[in-house]
Amino acid sequence: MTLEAEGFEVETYNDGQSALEAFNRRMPDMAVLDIKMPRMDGMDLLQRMRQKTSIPVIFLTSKDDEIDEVLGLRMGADDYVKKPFSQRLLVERIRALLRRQEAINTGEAAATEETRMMERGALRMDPLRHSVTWKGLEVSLTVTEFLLLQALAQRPGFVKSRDQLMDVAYDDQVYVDDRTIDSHIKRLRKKMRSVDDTFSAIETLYGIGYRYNEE
Amino acid sequence: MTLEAEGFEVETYNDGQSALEAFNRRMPDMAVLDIKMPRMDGMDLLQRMRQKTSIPVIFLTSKDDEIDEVLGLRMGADDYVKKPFSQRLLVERIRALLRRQEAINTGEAAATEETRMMERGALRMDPLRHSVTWKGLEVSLTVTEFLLLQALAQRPGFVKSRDQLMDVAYDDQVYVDDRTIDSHIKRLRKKMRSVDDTFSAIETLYGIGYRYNEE
DNA sequence: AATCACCTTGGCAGAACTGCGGCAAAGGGT
DNA sequence: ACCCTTTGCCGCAGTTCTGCCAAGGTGATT
Repeated sequence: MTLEAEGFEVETYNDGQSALEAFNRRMPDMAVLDIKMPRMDGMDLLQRMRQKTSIPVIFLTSKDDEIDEVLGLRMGADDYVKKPFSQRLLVERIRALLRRQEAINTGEAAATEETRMMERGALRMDPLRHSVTWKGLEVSLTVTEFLLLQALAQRPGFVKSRDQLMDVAYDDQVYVDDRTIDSHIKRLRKKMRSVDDTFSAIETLYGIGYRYNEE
Repeated sequence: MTLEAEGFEVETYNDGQSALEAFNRRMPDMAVLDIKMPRMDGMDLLQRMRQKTSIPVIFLTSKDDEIDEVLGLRMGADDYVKKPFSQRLLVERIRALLRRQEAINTGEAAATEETRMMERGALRMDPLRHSVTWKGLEVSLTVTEFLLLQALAQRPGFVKSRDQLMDVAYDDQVYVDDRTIDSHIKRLRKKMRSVDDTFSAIETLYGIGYRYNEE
């Protein structure tokens, strides 16, 4: 299959049953289903899969089951491709869906209000993974650094005073010197510069506090 | 028996004959059979039971009758547990089987292997068989280790705090020091290293918890 | 330009955290 | 009663993180 030549990792199954097993086992990033399959057709399979995740699904339909297209989409398929189809077409549609999914994942989706993923310009923060990337490069932060950056990036362009930042990083009973925030900002900037020596997104407001600037 | 403490309703019989009678009378949700029993051994009993229903059956085997394991599975047993076994292991296997049965019942069609294998990179876990392999090599884990690894591997790349891991491995009432998790992770890593001394899939995040990384 | 206020940065000691060996106590099978 | 496995925890040593200091810079103000 040329899908592999395109850099995708692919697994193929000839019936719905084994496809479902494989799905549960591997949790793929997306699925391409034929409507007609032995041992469980595409519709049933889609329904089962939707109970677990919401990955992108493309249906393959032949002329005979055109009627099913609407039904399929309504059931949660993301796209369908009519047989016969060209390799290129399928690859394109797959790419498009994965791009869209990526956008959703990085943008809003994920968990709750506070723990969700954040994207601000070249910065990405994912609390659930405790991972931070700047221009695509992983930066390894400590808990305190992570919290401070999160607080700042939360509202790009808005100043946060040291007191406000302390509230984010410490429990109420804990008190530390103002200048300690400066220390953390220092280390934060240093780590960011270690992956991008032009980093300047954290600005100092003389006498006020710090500010994260997007762009 | 502590199975009752786990919320199961249990009846015990010391020979195959009375077990069969009880079986016909009560129609249980599942059965745990010893291979060796007076008045009718596990094999015969299984055969009789299978004529009526297809409830999950677990065999208990001792070293002497290892040969029977294959035979037993072929005859329709769903799982077997080697003696000596720990209370917790048995409970875990029973739960897994009941879960699967439940899935089959509600998901109507034969969703047989639904809750079966989990593959994450070089790791494979089979909750039903309580078996784990790393790069194809069998690793023998205790119940606690198994649960922790399962929880971590469930979502590769996501951090799990010690608290979250404790939730997975312990009942709500049980409380243990969170450094105990460290001990289990230690043993887990050690066992994994014993089959692959480069093992490093379980990462520590300072001040946060642990994370399973694929590849 | 002089002065004062406020920041940045390197350095450092103590605090916090983790890995590991080891041990004693359950827990439960025989 | 005896034994083996599993488990929770302790303590030490090594590592990482953090709060603060002090020296030197930068910005504001007069």
